[in-house]
Amino acid sequence: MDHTKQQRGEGQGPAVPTPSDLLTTTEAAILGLVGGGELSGYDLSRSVETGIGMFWSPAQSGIYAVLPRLVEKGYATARTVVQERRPDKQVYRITDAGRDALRRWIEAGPPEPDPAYNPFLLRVYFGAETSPGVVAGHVEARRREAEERIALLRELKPALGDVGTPASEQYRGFVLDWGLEYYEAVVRWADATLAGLSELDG
Amino acid sequence: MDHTKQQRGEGQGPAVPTPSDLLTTTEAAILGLVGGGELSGYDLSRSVETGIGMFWSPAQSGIYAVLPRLVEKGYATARTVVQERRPDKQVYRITDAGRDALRRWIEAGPPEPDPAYNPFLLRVYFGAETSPGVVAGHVEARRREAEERIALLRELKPALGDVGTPASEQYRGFVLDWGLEYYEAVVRWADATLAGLSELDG
DNA sequence: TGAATCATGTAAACAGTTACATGATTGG
DNA sequence: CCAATCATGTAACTGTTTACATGATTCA
Repeated sequence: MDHTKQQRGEGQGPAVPTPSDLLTTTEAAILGLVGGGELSGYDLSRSVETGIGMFWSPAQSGIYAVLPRLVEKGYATARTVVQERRPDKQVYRITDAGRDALRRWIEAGPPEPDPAYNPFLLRVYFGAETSPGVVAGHVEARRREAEERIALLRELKPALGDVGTPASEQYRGFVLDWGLEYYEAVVRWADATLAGLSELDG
Repeated sequence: MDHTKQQRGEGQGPAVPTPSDLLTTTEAAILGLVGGGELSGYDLSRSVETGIGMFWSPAQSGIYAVLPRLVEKGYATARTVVQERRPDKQVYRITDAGRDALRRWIEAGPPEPDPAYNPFLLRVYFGAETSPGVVAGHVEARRREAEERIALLRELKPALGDVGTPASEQYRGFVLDWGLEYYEAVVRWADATLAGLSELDG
């Protein structure tokens, strides 16, 4: 198959030869968010949590490392906002060159399939090394998690995708729909797998 | 979700604090494969391609780096096999301590949700920066890929999961079923998204 | 002849992570 | 009083990747 690597919590990430002038995934994510309006590093770490966090969540320190790099490359500009009751902050705005770079990154497309980095599945794959109950525990946890996500996504959905909404909202709707499709698949699979595991157990 | 990295041009992977005595994902993957019988580094890189490659595929150099480390930790033993028509090779066998470490890794479970590292979705999310046609192209590529995977998985399926097969085969069946569920979800989502995109286009 | 397979490894780079540091202000 | 929020950044590390090197043998 193919892949790529990455991970989280477990995973690690691959080192891929970024075509040099192409953005890093983190750079693209941040640039994309900054493209929606002036944001500070702090704002960004919060949007990540509540927005694209589902499929990309750079570390806070990573965000602060990337921002000056974007300025240096001419993809964003920084402006200091003086505050009285809060620490001063830098807010960033995307430039035309930045928008261009972002567009190029989007168009470059995923070279290959799916990263599919998935330590969880690896654990299931080698499940015979432990007891069915242990694997069932993991699967149940996954199922619970999926249900939570589904509930969350259903809450977010009405806010998006209505007719007449801006295109950017439509795209967010597509991603949200993917989340629903994905987590519903998780639930179905978990149920079937739990049934299979209980047979192994008895 | 979560993520991981790779690319090929794109993903990268995270760096997670391995609880020190716990195995790395790559170590676990290799140890698990070696647990199925004596294997050389070369054998491993081939099993990765055809087996667990769907959700974990270490680089060849990574495999050769990990193997001596496993021996050093006492999780595997190495034996030189002298060959006439082929270069001599080292074959590795899992030890009891290795089996133990593998079991602990499996039981430790995924600390957090899903890696969900997914640059592809990030591209869709920021799709408004380019034209609907470009995004549609990416989605179509994803759909095609999913169809190919489904065909492949359906071919592999009959070989596994029959009644009376060893437990390890059952677990492989669970993983295979996940693949089917997942790629079928991709196809459904792609169809819906392509429909949505064509509306944006017109 | 030359490409593919078998077989192993080194070196350098990379994207991203954790842990830590600092400090004012708000709210319970 | 103390925890949480706002706000930014440095340092050290990690797991993994690409690129490269080497060489015999099989197969078209």
